[in-house]
Order: sequence, then C-alpha cells, then structure tokens
Amino acid sequence: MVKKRSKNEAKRQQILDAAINLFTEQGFAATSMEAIAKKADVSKQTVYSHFGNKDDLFSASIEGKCESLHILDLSLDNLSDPKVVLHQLAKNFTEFIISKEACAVHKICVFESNAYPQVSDIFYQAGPLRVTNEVTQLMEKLHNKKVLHIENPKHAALQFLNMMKGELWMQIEFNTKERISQQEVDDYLRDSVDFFIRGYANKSDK
Amino acid sequence: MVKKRSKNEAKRQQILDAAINLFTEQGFAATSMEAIAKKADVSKQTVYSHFGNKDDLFSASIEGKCESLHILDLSLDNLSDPKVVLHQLAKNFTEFIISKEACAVHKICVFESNAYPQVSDIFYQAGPLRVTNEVTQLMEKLHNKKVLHIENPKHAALQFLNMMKGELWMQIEFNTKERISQQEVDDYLRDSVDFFIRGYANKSDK
DNA sequence: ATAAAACTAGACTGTATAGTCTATTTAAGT
DNA sequence: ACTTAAATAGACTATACAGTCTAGTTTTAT
Repeated sequence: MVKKRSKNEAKRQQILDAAINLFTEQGFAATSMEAIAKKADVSKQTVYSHFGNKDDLFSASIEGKCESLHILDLSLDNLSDPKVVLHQLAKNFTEFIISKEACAVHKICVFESNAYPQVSDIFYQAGPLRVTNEVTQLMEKLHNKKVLHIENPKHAALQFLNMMKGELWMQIEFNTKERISQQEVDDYLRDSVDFFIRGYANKSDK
Repeated sequence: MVKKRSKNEAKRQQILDAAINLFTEQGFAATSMEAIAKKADVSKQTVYSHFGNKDDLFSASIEGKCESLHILDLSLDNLSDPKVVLHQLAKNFTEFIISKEACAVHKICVFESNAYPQVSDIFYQAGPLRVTNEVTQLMEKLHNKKVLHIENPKHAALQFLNMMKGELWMQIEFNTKERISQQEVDDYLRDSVDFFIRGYANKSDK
C-alpha cells in the first residue's frame, strides 16, 4: 500500500511563472533561486523539490512558455485575394513577434544558445521553424490555386516573414528610445505586401 | 612640474580584447573581473586602474568592438546591372552578419538592451542603422538612374536586407545543430535578388 | 639619479548565491 | 484517526566575485 500525496500542481505553476518572468527579465545568471521562490510565494525548498536545480528549472520554464505561447493565427480566409490574405498574415505576424513575452523568450534563447542549446532548440522548433513551415504551406496553396506564381514556396515564406520584421523589429530588439510610428509600420507592411505580390504575380496577370 | 607617466596603451588594449571575448562568450553577469585580468595577462588592479568598474569596462569593450568591426563593403561597381550589384551586396551582407564576432556582439547587445540601453544603442547605430542608411542611398541611386523603380528607398532597403537573412541567420541565432548547405544559401540569395528585381522593375521593362 | 606614477601579487571585506539540512507544520490518502 | 509526504522557515556550507588595500617592483619623464 503506497501512500502518495501528489505535489501541488498550482505551486509548480507558480514557480514556473515566476521563473520565466525573472529569467527573461534579468537573464539566467542574474536570477537567483531565492528570488524565484520569493516571487512564486513559495519556499526555496519547494522550488528544489519540484525542480532539482537551476538548470532544470530554466529548461522547464522555457519549455512551459513555448507551449503556452499561443501561436500565430493562420486561419486565413479569402485565399483568392492575395492582398487581403497577405496583409492579414503580415499584421498577425508582426503583432505576434513584437509581443513582450515572445520578445523576451526570443532574447534569452538566442543569448543562451551556446550554454543551453537544447533550450534554444525548443524555442526554435516551437517558434520560427513552425511558423516558417506553416507559411510555406500557405505559399503552396497560393501557387496551386494560381493566385500567385511561386516556384519555391519555402523561399517565398522566408522572404515574406523576414521582410515583415522591418525597422520596428530592429528597434525592439535593441530597445531603442525612438520608435517609428504606427502609421509608418502600417505603410511599410502595405508596401511590402504590394511588393511581394508584384514579385510573385502570375505572368498572365498583366 | 608635473611628472606624469602615461598608462600602457598596449595593456589597455589587452584588457579590452580579453573583456570583449569573455563578455560575448559568457555574458556580462557570468564574466568575472578576475577572469578578464587573467586572460589579459594583467593584474586585477591594473584593470581597475584603466577602467573604474565592471560596467564601464563593459561599455568600453563594446564601443571598441564596434569601432573595429570593419563594416560592410559598399563600393559596388556596375550599377547599371542590378542583378550583379544586388547579388554582390547580398553576399557581402550575409558574409558580414554571420561572422563570429559580429554575431557575438549582436547577441550580447540585444540581450543587455534592457540593463544597458546605452551599450545596445552604440551597436545599433554602428551596425544595423548605418548599414540600412547606406543601402537606402544605394536604392536611391538605382532609382535615379532608372535601373529600378523604387518609390520608397528606405522601405526597399529594409525589405532587401531583412529578406537576405533567410534561414541561415535564424539557424545561427539559435545555434542549431543542422545548417543549410552553402548551395542552398546561394540559391536563396539568387532567388531573392531575382524576386527583388521583379518587384521593383521599371514598368517600361516588360 | 630620483621622484612619481604604473604595475604586480595577494590578502582582505562584504555581499550574494547554489544547494543542503533540520525541525516543524500542513494536507491528503487509507 | 493515522500515516506519509509535501511544504515551510530559516540556519548553514561552500563558493564566487566586485571592489579595496597594502607593500613592494618596475618604468619613465625630468
């Protein structure tokens, strides 16, 4: 007869939340286990009982964040009008990548990619790689429906996504004081979608 | 009569070199002043005598690196053939951004952009911003010479540069194990240059 | 030659932190 | 009710590190 009392799942989650917050705000080295315990409103011992050590907690917290990052919405309708669908995609994508939480995880994963390649890889697979694959499929669809003429859908997806980052992404990455206006961002997105469509227009269309 | 003996410039440089190496390899928090002194083959006291504290040494080392980063070569000839000039630019740019040292500084500046916005800004100005401005001027030239039809040269520059990063840049950022082949990189660059030219072709040209 | 400043090695202070240990309290499974 | 494990607070160990201090050595401007 084994008597087991399961660990409090809520506390586990509190710890993970506190950990991902502090790690992404301050970095791995600058975040102490005590600070995490305090922020999670939990004793230090409980932290160690749930996660054996700092490294494991770090991995777990990044993994948890990747799962909870509700990913890019790609349920796009009206595939026949590329301008509409691509503009929608562009807006969804930029909104997604500039979100505080996505940025923060991105930063720490890139930075710790030498010391913690497994951790960095989890994010890469859940984030950039997944989005690229989904957009590649969209590009295939646009080609098959003869809406656009795209010989290499993966290249097109990479071009499209990278392009959309534009200046805003750089400014967010480097945390610059001045930021371009929403108006300018919109203009850039519109311009870029138009440019993309021109570059991949069907030869038949004009 | 003031007798002053100037500090050893060579030692100063040794310290800066050691510092930038360790900081970019391990991060700010994980790098100790003792380790820097040891790597620079200098006493700890000398480090403190040249640079008052860790923060100042960090700033100085990033600044030094930014100055020494020999920047993108933009002396492009044969402006009349956009395919040639843009392909050359694409190759120069990718080669530049994937270099070990450029990547390393990029990473730490992005990561420390919250704690050290001044430091991050130095890199931003010396790197991304400067390159974007120079490429914008190139786009203007291409438009003025009627080689391409580019209404907004800054947008075109941002589109071009971001696009060229492609998959390789992501893989380097996240330090993935698998990397795409040189062949694939070349294909992507060629495709992207062609796509760019199609998107900005003069209406007169077919 | 000598005086001033650069440099060195190493001890030292104070603080922070990863991880452990203990004694006690709390909560669940039987 | 009773047992067992989870949780807690806090003391504790060992280590590391920023920054200072000292005492002695080397270099160089005059």
